[in-house]
Order: sequence, then structure tokens, then C-alpha cells
Amino acid sequence: MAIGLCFDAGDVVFEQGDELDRLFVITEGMVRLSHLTIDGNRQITGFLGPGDLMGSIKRSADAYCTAEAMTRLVLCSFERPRFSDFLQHHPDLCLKLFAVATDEIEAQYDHGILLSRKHAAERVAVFLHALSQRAGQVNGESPIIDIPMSRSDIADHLGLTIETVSRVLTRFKQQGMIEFRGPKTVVVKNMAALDELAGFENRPKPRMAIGL
Amino acid sequence: MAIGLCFDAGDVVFEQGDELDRLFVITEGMVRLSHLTIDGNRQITGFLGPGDLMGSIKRSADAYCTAEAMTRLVLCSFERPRFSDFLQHHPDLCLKLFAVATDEIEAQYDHGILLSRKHAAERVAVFLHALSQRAGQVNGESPIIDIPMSRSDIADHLGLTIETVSRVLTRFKQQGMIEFRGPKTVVVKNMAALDELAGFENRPKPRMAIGL
DNA sequence: CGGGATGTTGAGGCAAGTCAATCTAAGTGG
DNA sequence: CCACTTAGATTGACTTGCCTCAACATCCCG
Repeated sequence: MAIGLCFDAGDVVFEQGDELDRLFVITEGMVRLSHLTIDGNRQITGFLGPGDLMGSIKRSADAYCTAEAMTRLVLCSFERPRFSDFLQHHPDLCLKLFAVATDEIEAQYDHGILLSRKHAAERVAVFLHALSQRAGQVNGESPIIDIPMSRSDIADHLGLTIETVSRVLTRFKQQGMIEFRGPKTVVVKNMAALDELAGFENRPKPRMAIGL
Repeated sequence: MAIGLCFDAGDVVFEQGDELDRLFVITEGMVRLSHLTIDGNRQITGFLGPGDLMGSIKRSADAYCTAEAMTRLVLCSFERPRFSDFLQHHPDLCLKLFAVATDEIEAQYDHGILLSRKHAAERVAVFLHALSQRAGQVNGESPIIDIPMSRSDIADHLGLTIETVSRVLTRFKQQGMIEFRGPKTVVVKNMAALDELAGFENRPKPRMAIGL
């Protein structure tokens, strides 16, 4: 029933508009989900990692997003009809998945607030905070954050421009909050200040994400 | 199992942070869902109407939003544990609900794009478009839209200020796109122009919404 | 016919976008 | 190993759309 799949960085797993009747669980690597609007804007709806779910989950449908491998990627693929059958016979799992979906709705509410009400610096702070959380390593002081995505990806995720993202990051550097080890690696020198800026709402983050 | 409930306009059904172990199906009337951030911003996460679902759907949790009746309101209330049991024994319904949840995720993706990339005029156009859709009456020409919510609600839903919402509406009026019959009733004189502005993506809208 | 809530209009400022010019990093081939 | 190329990132000057603040108009309900 399940098929293993491998992709290289940059490969497209599925494309927006593709008729997709399949869903995936990420085993290894990271995925970027992006959506193009008719007026040519790209929105990064999310970044997924190991354990996360993506693809056509409800009835068969055209994919909302394009899914691209950001790193070497290992996936587990399921045919949706079979998966639906499976869920029919495992109602407990179905309920769990439903909970994951509602968590994602809440996460999107939060993201909407970020997009509509937060300043550029706050958005970037939230983003860095989320990255450091994901890394999981609570390196007491000065955690090192690896930023696997481009400035353009960050901008399209946070509703900013690459220039603004760049400017905010250099301001953070000048303020001594962070230090750079190359443009894709950051050392957080003042986590408290970052959390303060992020306006950290102490809601526990769901351990599993979902993408469409 | 199910209990009927009645509210007057302005009544609070449940409040953000309340421990909520109950979910509701709206029978009659409209509900406004709002979320307050720690920095004092209010975000209207959505407006719900007849047939829509809201409340604590996953595990018991503190409510994310405050739910207020915008009109006289009739609800059907369910205890979550019993509802979960019910779902356990009706996996087909569980799958349907899951589909509703994923529709909501998509809707939130779209809303995020609106909040991050669309101009004030486009946002208001999308909003008016959605209102006219909901009304359902495809009055060939010049549909009449009833706007049950305040400018403040609209602003907090679209990530704008009341002043900007007001300005955009008067601009629409000056351009001959709409006409006012009082501040809460609008006649659309040029639907094509409105759709154009809204950047109408021809995705079929889900018939059922969900709120947390 | 008040008076509070809601909506509109105007003037001015600012955060972030746009446009454009470097700077840097990472290849690539001679 | 080094010039050359190219994509990505940074920085700067300028513009602008929306927010802020403030005044005014209108609606609604006792």
C-alpha cells in the first residue's frame, strides 16, 4: 500500500493544479509548499519536515500548492482512496488526523495575524523563533540556527520583500541580537530579545503539520 | 445528546480562553469569531452562518476565539466527548468533517494571500464578492448586498483600519461600482469591475465552514 | 430631540515597497 | 589555480499606500 520515494533538492514532488490523488508522509528532508496567484504573486504556505503530512487528503482534487524538495527528500506515498478506506476502519486515527487539521487551521489563523498586524521585524523574529524551535536543540545559550531556505522564500512566506528581510536581519545583527556564519547560518546571541519581538504567545505548538 | 440554544444579537456564545468542551452547529443567524492578541490587536477570523460548525472539535481545549452572535441566533450544541464517540462509530461522517477542515485550511491560505499581497481596494472587493455569494441570490444585474457587520469588524477581518475601509467604499461609490442604501446596504452596479478587482480565482467555494 | 455609537473625510507621517547599484558566494571551464 | 559567470544577498535613494490623529457627519434609540 505504501510506496517509498526519493527526491533531490530542487525536485518537484507535485505541482499546483496537478490532479493529485495521493498523499505523502515526509520521512526525511524538507519541503517547500508554494502557491501562485493569477496576478503572479507567490505565497509560501509552509515548510514541512519529517513526520509531516501533505497532498490530496480530502476527495481527489487539483493540488493547491506546488511541493518542492528543499533538501534530499524521502517520502512515503499513499493512494488516497486506499488511505480513505484505511481511515474508515480506523476511526481513532481519523479523529487524530482531524485534530491535526484543526491545529493547522489555528496555525493559519496565527499566520494571518502575523501577516496583517505584525511589523517586518516582528515577522522575521517569529520566523527565526520557529526555526530555532524546529531544530529542537535547546542549546541553553546562543543556539545556532540553520536557515535552509532563500531570502525570497522567507519573504514570500512572511508577506515581505527580500530587501526588507535582508534589512531586518542586518538590523538584528547591528543590535547584537544575532551573528552570521554565512548568510544561511545564524547564531542567536540574545534569545530573550528575539522572543520579546516575536510577541511570543505561549500556546504549545502542535507536533505535526499538514499541507495541501 | 443535542441541545438547542438561543442567543440575542450581541450575546457571547463562548469567550477566547474559556475551557470549552462543546461544539455547535449554527441553525439560524450569524456569528462573529474574533481573536485578541497579547499586544491588543483584534483579528476577526471569520463570520459563520447557518450550517456552519464551531467550537472545540479536537481534544478539549481553551477556545481560540470569542464567538458572538451578530443577529438573533439559534444553535445546536453537542458535548465534545459524546460527539467524538459518535464520530468513532460513523467513520464516513468523520471523513466528511475532515474534508471540511481541509477546505477551511485552503480558505485560510487564500485569506493569508489576501492579507499579505492584496491592496486595500482588492481586499474590500473580495469581501463584498464573498458577501454577495453568501446571499446566494444571483440577481442577474445589480444584486443588493446586506452588510450585517460594522466597519470595525470588516477592518479587523481584512487587516485594514476602519478609515481605509470607509475610504475604499466611497471610492467604489464615486467610480460607480456600487451605490449605498444606508451604510449597511449596498447595491452593486458593476459586478464585473468588482470581480476584476477581487482577482477572482475560479475555485469552487466550499459549502460549509468551520471555526475554532 | 438630545447624545452616544458608528461612519466619513481630511492632513500629515512613516514603514515597507520599488528601483537600482554593488557585493558576495558558488560554481565552471580554461 | 585563477578569471569569468551567475544567482543570491545586501545596501542605498526614493516613492507610496496605508495608518494615525483629528474633526466632522450621520445614524439610531430612548
